[in-house]
Amino acid sequence: MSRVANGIRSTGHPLSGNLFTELQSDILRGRLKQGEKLSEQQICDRYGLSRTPVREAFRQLELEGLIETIPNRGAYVLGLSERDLSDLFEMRKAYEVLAVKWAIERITEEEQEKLEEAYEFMEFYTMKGEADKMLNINMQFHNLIYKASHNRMLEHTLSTYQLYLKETESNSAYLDGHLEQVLMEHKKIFDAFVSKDPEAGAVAVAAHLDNAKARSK
Amino acid sequence: MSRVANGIRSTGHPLSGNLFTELQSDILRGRLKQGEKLSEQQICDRYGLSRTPVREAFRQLELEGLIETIPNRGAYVLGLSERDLSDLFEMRKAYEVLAVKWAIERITEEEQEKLEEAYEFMEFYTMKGEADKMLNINMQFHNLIYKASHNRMLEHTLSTYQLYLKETESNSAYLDGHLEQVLMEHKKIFDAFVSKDPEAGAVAVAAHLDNAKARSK
DNA sequence: AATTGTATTCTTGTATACAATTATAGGCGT
DNA sequence: ACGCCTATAATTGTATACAAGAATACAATT
Repeated sequence: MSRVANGIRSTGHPLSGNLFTELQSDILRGRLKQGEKLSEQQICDRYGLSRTPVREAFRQLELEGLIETIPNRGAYVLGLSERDLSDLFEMRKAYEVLAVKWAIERITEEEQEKLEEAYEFMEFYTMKGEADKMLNINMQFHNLIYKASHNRMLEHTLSTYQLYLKETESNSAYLDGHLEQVLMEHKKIFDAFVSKDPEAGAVAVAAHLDNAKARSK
Repeated sequence: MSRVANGIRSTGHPLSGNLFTELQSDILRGRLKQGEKLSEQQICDRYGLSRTPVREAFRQLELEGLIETIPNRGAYVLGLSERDLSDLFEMRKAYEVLAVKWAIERITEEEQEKLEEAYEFMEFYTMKGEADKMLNINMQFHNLIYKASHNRMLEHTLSTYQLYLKETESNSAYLDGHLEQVLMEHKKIFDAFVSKDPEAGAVAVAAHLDNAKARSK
């Protein structure tokens, strides 16, 4: 089955299944600006597709709140303001707390093994001081928790938020010089999985995200 | 502008803009069952539409997590389990708390007037003992808070959750005999708007939703 | 000069046609 | 009878064609 994380389908045409993702990224990165009109034909020409897949992508972007479509008039980019992003961080925190609680209650053995493996990679990269690899494994660690929560909507929403924050933030090296600190925060989270203590996990995740926000400033 | 609450567009054809809503409702109400295959042609025949609008609706349902589509194979109903709904309630609570906090900080005068008006209707219907009208105004009251949070995504998500829980729950008369209690809970929420105390609002909303969950059992 | 009415053009909404992939059924051999 | 292969049918993915509504330009009138 060729299904990828975010429910993105990869089909024959090189861009068809990814058009939604492509436009999403363009909006989040600011390549498409607030208020800009998105003509279907224009997108067709740019990506070499017909209107059918373009319209499907538009409907999805509309549902995600990234564009607004007015009947018989067209689609307009909405984008995210600074406050939207700040809000998104809080929304993410609220859901991460739920996710870790449920994950600790519901995680399977295989999933916990993968989480342990991810944590061990974090230890390794911290030792080696590789901040960029740390960023990647950090994302994986959190995604494993989302999956272990065994709630499709929560998993999907948190993955989307992660993408939004990743695409917009300039967190290229925001954890340089904080690697040990970050590792310690994840250790507390992982420990909560070992001791099967949802409340401890919730506290650890909330603290981790608060610190992450402070670091990104 | 003919745009409705949930971003639903109403166009020429009687069902086109509502097909997504229609299928959403069918899945939530259990008319379309878990695992059932959704053939595009079958939906076209049933609703008298061509495949283009049907596919657009499918893409949206997929994004909402109500169906799963496998490339070149088709769409399958996912539906919501008992645990999913219980989880949804918790997710809603987490977001309602954020919404009320932000709403208290950001509400405009006009919005607060509308909220007050809604609350006064609640007092009126409580006095008259009209439980069904109370259910409606209750929804409106919460929707006004969502809107006053001035965060599109939060507003949209909470509206969707409200729909999900409303469509699935059999809360026809779950607040019969609890009208005074429900009114009191909303008074505490509204008071927090008057005194502009976000934390008090958060506490009041959390308590209200916990009680609502207890009542629905 | 400003405004209103109209015709034209452009864009979206929907339907249909074609291509590609997958499922199915029947025949063949073992 | 069972499994495998091939041919056919069915379904999805994409492109194009047609219909309906909105925006624009322009002329006529005040």
